[in-house]
Amino acid sequence: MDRKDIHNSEYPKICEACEARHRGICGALTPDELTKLSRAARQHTVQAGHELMAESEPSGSYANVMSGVVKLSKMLIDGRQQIVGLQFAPDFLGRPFVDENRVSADAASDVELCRFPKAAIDSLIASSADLERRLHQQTLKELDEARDWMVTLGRKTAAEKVASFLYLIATHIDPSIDDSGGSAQFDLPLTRADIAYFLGLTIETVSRQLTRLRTSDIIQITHNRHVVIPVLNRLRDRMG
Amino acid sequence: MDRKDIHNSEYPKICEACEARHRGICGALTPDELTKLSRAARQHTVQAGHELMAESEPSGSYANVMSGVVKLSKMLIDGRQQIVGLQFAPDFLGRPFVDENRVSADAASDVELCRFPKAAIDSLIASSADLERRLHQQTLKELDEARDWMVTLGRKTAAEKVASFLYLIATHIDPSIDDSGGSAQFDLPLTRADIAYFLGLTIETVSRQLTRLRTSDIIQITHNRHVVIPVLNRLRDRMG
DNA sequence: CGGCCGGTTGAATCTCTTCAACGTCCGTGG
DNA sequence: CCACGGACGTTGAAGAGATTCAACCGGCCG
Repeated sequence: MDRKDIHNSEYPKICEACEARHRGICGALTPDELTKLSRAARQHTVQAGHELMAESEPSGSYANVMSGVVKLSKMLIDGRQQIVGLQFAPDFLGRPFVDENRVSADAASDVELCRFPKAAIDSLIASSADLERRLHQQTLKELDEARDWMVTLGRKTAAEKVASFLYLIATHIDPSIDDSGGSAQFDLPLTRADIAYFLGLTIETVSRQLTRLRTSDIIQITHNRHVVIPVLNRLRDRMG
Repeated sequence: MDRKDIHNSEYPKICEACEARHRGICGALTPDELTKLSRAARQHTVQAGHELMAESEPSGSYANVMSGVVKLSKMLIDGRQQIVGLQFAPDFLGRPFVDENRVSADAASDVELCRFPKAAIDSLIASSADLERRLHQQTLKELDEARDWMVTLGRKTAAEKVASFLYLIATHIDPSIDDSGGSAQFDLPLTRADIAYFLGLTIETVSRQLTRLRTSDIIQITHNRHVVIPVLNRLRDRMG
């Protein structure tokens, strides 16, 4: 159990500043394992709007999200679309055990990834119970988030949905959030269309509800994307 | 890896007929482990409508669902309710790693459970990678189901939601389903109110949509609960 | 400059909800 | 035995909330 992780120098250089080494799955690895994995890893950037993985298609790699926001979505045959999850750093991207993805993954904003060959992770999973544990816990977290969102989708009004969305983004993006209320500000990583896909609404309804929140002085919006929430608790009151 | 599972006699008697030994989590255990666990296990029945575990409360036990249907639900502070999952035999019930439940669990129909003390499972998880793997996979399955349902909640019409619900129940309950279309019949394990909570609709809308499916000869309903679906593919066509 | 993309706003429409009445089944108690 | 009440379900009419369709605005890129 002694991982000798006192000396930073034992970690590969590219991992040193990486959040995934602390809160992400790489935290489950020994310096040795991490070193081996880092040799197979490749960091790169994907521009907003580009696809990372396609629904119902095998994917040859996993990845850690290092920065930016990834949207996971599903489509009905007639094209209706629903975003079923958002991933932020240092979330793990990809589906262990099966070849086929059940969702498609797209870069909502510009996204930095650290990609691994599927085989590298799969063999690590087989040998490291810690890693499997970490992945299991991320899956449980995603399940919790999915179920929370089901309540939003099934039971909340459009106004409550938009407020819930802004709160979700604020708590995941704004580094200065301390949970005790206060204020927040950030750039929306999603277009109005993406927000609508996430909330099960239309673009127009999202736009109208944002306008309502703005004219009620709950939020300020500049340049279409930059949002200021002076009093988070006033937003929470509108979340249902 | 040799689990010596050729001779049935090596398994505890109460486990012999249990589905969880094959498709459920107990399939990950050696006969020895299973024997120890079975000593701590207690089978019992919970009547429809009774609560199994409360939201936001610690639960001292886990359980396998042996028969019947369990509904997992969440509530908003003002009482609005959403069912976020249904569990059938031989699903595992309970949340590893944390004390607090994130959902409440209620018996939708009469439910037979096989309960285990939390500590018994937790220590098995620590020592058996197979068990953790099995739990991880059940979690992944639940995540897939949750995301599928998010599409239904966010994007489908009331008519499509009800059709999707009937199809879900048919494929999970009717033992004669062979996936290749054909027909199905079963007793609905949920009341109209439960169906509404599951679909993000009102009771009245559910009732009206069931009537529409009935008058369109897609389904037959007798005694309010017994459903016959002569041609499953005709139902699928209405699922969106 | 022109056209496109992302976003906002308005008016008409439609779907689902709300409120209310009614029907059936079933267990209980007079 | 039958009357009563409650749980569950259906149906109708009116209303609210979200969608649809359309026009318009500003910024950006070729």
